[in-house]
Amino acid sequence: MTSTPTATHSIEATTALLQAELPQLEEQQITLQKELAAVSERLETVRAALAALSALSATVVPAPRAAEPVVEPPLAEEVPAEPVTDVAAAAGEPVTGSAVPDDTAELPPAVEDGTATKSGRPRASRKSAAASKPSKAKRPTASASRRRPAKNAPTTPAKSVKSKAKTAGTARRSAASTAPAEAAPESGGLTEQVIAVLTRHADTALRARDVAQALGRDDSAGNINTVRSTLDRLVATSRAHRAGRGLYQSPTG
DNA sequence: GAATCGCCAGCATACGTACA
DNA sequence: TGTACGTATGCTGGCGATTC
Repeated sequence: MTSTPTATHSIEATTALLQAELPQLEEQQITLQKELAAVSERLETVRAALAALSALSATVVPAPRAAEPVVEPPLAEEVPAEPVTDVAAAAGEPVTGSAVPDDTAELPPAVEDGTATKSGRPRASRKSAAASKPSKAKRPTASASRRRPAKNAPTTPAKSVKSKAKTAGTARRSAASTAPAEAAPESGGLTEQVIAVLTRHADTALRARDVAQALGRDDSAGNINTVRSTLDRLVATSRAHRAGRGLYQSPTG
């Protein structure tokens, strides 16, 4: 088993190569350790600041609806260990139809603009959004082939549906106002729920999928798209901000 | 190349507002 | 007071771009 000169040379060369690389790796390790330390420090700082802010807001803003029982269904995967009251309040618990939850601490931007309706709902956002779009140029392939088969209502021409929705809408409206608590978590308030999730994870950027899962929705494409649309709207109204591609974060985070 | 994301378009529904 | 209209919201789906 005598090693040939070429083999010896190869070993020596490799050894030299690795030895040359060693200090670089060590230096890189030190650099990364420093980075990690810095990130950890920053993380602690942010967490401390958040804790202080939340404590501050708890003292400044009297706890809303303290007596209101929280019957919000626990979020799948994420049954919060902390008291749910804040989250539930932030989630809007849309409840009593037109009754604006007193979470006026986070009024929609339109309210500040004075464009809100009586109910406090933003008015101009959609109009401005539509105005920002060049035009509703139809996408030839898209709209033609889509035509979803009407979720709840039987397939009806749009016009008749519209007028029908007026009359039926009032009935639904009254029904909703009489029994809003049941329908609220399901049908309404997705936006508020999404905000609540973002707020709860204010220190981390979340993906639409994560938010959907946090809301107890399965991670089907449809659900994720729905959440994403909601997140996009929140970003558009500055109630959330985009932390990166596919990443959303609470503006407070 | 598959998975994921961003953007867009459109429908259904709920609700508020204006008006006859 | 009832209705028409406007708007917000939730949802679905397609397509191109980007990432893994």
